[in-house]
Amino acid sequence: MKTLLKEMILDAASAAHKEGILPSPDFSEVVLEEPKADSHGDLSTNMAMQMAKTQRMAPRKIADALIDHLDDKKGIIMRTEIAGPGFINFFIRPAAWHPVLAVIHEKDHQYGRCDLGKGARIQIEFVSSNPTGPLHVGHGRGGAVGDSTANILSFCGFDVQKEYYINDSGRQIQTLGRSVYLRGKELLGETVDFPDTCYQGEYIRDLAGELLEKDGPEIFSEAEAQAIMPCARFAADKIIDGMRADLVDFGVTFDRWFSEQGLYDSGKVAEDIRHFEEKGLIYEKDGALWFRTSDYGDEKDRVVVRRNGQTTYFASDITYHKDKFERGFNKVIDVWGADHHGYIPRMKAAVQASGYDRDRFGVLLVQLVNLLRAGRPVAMSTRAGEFVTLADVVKEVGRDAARFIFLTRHYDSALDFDLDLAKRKTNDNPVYYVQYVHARIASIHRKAATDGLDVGDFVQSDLSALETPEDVVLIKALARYPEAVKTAGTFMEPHRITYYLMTLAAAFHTYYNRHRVLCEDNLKLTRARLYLITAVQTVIRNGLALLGVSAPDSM
RNA sequence: GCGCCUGUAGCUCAGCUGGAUAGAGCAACGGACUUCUAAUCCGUAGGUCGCAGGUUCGAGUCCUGCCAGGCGCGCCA
Repeated sequence: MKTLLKEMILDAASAAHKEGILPSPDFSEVVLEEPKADSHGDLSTNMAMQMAKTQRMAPRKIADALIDHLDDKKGIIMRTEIAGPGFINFFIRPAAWHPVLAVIHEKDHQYGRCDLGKGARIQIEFVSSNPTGPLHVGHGRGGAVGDSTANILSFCGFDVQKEYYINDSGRQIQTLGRSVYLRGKELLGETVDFPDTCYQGEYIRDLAGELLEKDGPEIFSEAEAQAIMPCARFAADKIIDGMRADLVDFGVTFDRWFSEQGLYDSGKVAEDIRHFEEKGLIYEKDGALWFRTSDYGDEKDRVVVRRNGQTTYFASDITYHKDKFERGFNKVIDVWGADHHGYIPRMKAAVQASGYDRDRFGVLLVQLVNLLRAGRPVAMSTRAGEFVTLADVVKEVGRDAARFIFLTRHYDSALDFDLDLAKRKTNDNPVYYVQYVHARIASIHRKAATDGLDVGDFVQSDLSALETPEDVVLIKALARYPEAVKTAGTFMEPHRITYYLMTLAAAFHTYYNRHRVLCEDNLKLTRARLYLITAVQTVIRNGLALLGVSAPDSM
C-alpha cells in the first residue's frame, strides 16, 4: 500500500513538473507514515513541506498541485485533505487493504521477508562465555538477542553465520584447572587452602568428582604445575558441553564454535604479532609489546604481550577478528555485555589496523539483567559462585517466556526479569498474550471443522464483508509487518518485532471480542473472516519464529 | 577527572532516525463470560518527555551546558 501510494505521489510530482506547476524536478524522497490520530487519515506525507525550499513555493500550494495530479488508477483513495502546515492526508477505501491478505496467504512463511542484505555475508558472534562456569541470566539475554538478530538478518536477505568464541586459553582457564585440582585433593581427604581467587562454585567440586571417577586419583597427587592443564581441559570440555546443552534447551544453536586456543596452536597469534611488528604497529616499551591503537582513535596504546612474555586477551582478539574478515564476511557483529564497552575503541582500531574498514565491525552492547522474584532482587554473587543459571531460569519459566522477556526491551537498556511474573499466566505476561492469539485462531479452525462449516477455498472468498473499522485496523496491522522486520534488521533491534507482535495481538483480541468469526447463517462472512484471521495467525507465527518462540495451537 | 549508556504517566517501558493533540502494559477505579479459550475485551483517570539554552515552519527525537543513575577507564577477561 505504501509503495503503491509513494509511486502515485512521485508520478503526480513529475506530472505537475511537466506542466510547469512545480519548477524543480528535484523531488525529496516521499515519506509516508501512519498518523497517530485517525482523523488524519490512514496515511500521510509531509512531502509538500519538505519540498517547500527546493520548489520555493508555499507547502500548501505544492500539496494542491500534487493532489490535482494524482492518478488513482486502482481507486484506492477515498479522499484526500491538506492539513496543518502542509500535510497531505490520504483516506484509503477499506476494500483497498484487502489485497494484503492475499499476499500473506500466498507468501505464507515467507511473508515479511526482504532483500535488505542482498546476500551479504554477515557473522554474528554472541554469548562467548568463558568456559569456567555455567551460563547465567546475562548470557541468556545475549543469547536471545544474538540468535533473534541472526534470524531477523537472515530473513532480511543476509547470509548469516552464528559463532561462539571459546576463551579456552589464558589465565582464567588455568585458574579453572587449579580450582578443580584443589577440590580433587579435598575429595581425597587432603586439607587444602582454597584461595579466594579460585572459583568457589559447587560445580567445581562436581567436576573434580567426575574427573576422579573417570581417571582415578593419580592426577590429584601429581605436582600442581603438572596437573593443572589436564584438569583444566577436562573441566572446560565438560563445561562447554553443559553450555551447549543449556543453549539447545534455550533454543540457541551455533554454526561454529571457535577455539581461542586454536589460534595459538596454529601459530596465528604469533604470526600476526610478527606481522604487525614489521609494519611498525607493534613496538616494545617497558619490556612489553604495545599495539598502536591510539593511531586509530583509541585513547592510548594497548599491551599485547606482557613483560612476563604472556600474551593478553587483546592479542588473540586481534587475530580472531582479522581471521573473521579473512573468512570473507562483509560484516562482523559481536554481542557483548555492556561492561565491555570500553573495549570497543581498541577493537575497532585493531580491525582498521588490520586493513579493514572499521565500520564493517559492529558491537551490540547488551545491558545487564536484574533478576527479580516477586519484585525483589535475587541475590547473586559470581565470586561466591552463587547465582541463578540460565538453565535454572529456562527450567523454571520455560523457554518461550524466557526468550520473549529478554526481547521485550531494547538491548541497550537494563532489563528487569521477574521470575514470578514470567511464570504468571495472566495479562501482565506478554508472552502468553501473543501466543494466545495463535492458539485462539487454531481453536476457531478446530471449531469450524467440528461444526462442518465449509470453509471452502480461501482465495476465492469474497472479502467485501471485511469493512468494519476493526477489520481495517487488523489488516493495516498485518500490512505493517514487512516494515517492522526491515526496521528490526536495519538497526539490529529484535525488540521491534516483540512490540509489533504485541500490537498485532491487541488488535486481534479486540477483533475477537467484537466480531464472531463463525457465523452459521452467513457463510460468506465466515469465509472472509476465516481468511482474515488465518493471515493473522501466519504473521504471529512468523514473528514469533524470528524471536525463537513457539506458536502453540492450544494453551 | 575522562569516556559510553540511560533519564518519557505512580511502576516497567515504546516512540517508526525531525512531524500534527506524546503512546502501551502493570497498578487504581467501573463494566463485559448460556458464545469460536475471560491467559481476553470495553471504559475512566493519570504528563513541565531530568533542567536550561540553541538549531527551524516544527524538537521526546538534533547541538551545547548542567543535574541524577548505571557501567567502564589493568601488562584481567
